[in-house]
Amino acid sequence: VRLVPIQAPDFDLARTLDSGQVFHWEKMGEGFVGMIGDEPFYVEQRGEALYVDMEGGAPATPRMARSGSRELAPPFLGLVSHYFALDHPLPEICASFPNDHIMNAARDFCAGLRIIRQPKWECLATFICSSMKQVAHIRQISKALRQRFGTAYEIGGRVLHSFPSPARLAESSERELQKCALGYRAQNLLATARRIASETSDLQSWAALPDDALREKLCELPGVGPKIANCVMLFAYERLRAFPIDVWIERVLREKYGKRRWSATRLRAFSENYFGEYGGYAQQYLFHHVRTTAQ
DNA sequence: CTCCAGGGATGAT
DNA sequence: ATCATCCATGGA
Repeated sequence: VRLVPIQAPDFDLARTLDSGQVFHWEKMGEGFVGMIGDEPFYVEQRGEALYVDMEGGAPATPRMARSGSRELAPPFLGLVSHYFALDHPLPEICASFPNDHIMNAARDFCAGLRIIRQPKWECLATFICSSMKQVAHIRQISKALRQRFGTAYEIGGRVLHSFPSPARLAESSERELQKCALGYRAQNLLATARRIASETSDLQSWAALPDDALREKLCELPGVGPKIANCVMLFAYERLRAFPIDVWIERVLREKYGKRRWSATRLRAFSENYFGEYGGYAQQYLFHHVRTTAQ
């Protein structure tokens, strides 16, 4: 095993992976193993540095063919720092938050938490499965989908699976998807996978759309409403202003920000303005804070 | 606007 | 072992 270091100031790996934005990373030894797209990685944090193992990974042949040599593989280090968004200006982002005692407490509690850049389809599909589920259960569904339909890779003696492509899920059936404990979400996931696979909808091209148009496009997909659309915008399209409102955040807005009797529409309007250009970060910090301190 | 189905894990009894 | 609780979307 050869660990390669990357500088990672203002970053907390464990906190980031446990903040309810991504669901497939698993603890291993001092670090974590997980897939970044179609590459398996081991990542470990020591102080201000990340140590990355990129030696694993069967099938090894295509990777060796691409990178040519084992000496230095900067594309893979670049992939890791891009995935973990180590280039986001975290001090500037935190300084942009509104200056109230609720936000300040969340900001202090969540030091080093970053919004990472997830692959679009993987993020969309996972959040379709997240509806009406808690984090622990979403992790299980994500793992079941990967194990049943994804491609196996090995790293550090552990077997990981890539997230199945839209085409792979599209050729599956509702009955088969049900085996991953998706319940009524199987229908939605299958229908959406088929739209993406048949290129009726093109996730990549939507990256050029402004926020409102992108949200509309996402909401046309089966199983995607405003909350899930905002999650996908935030976690896969880098729309750092997108502010997903789930039950936890709604409680924060109603109980801590005093918006007790506000309609959902008014809550949305308030949070989009009040939390500013990095509202998505503010939301993630409020969410992680309330979720891990609420008994 | 309100009401409600939906399903499996998780925590309480 | 049972029971209540958690939850986003979409349709009535």
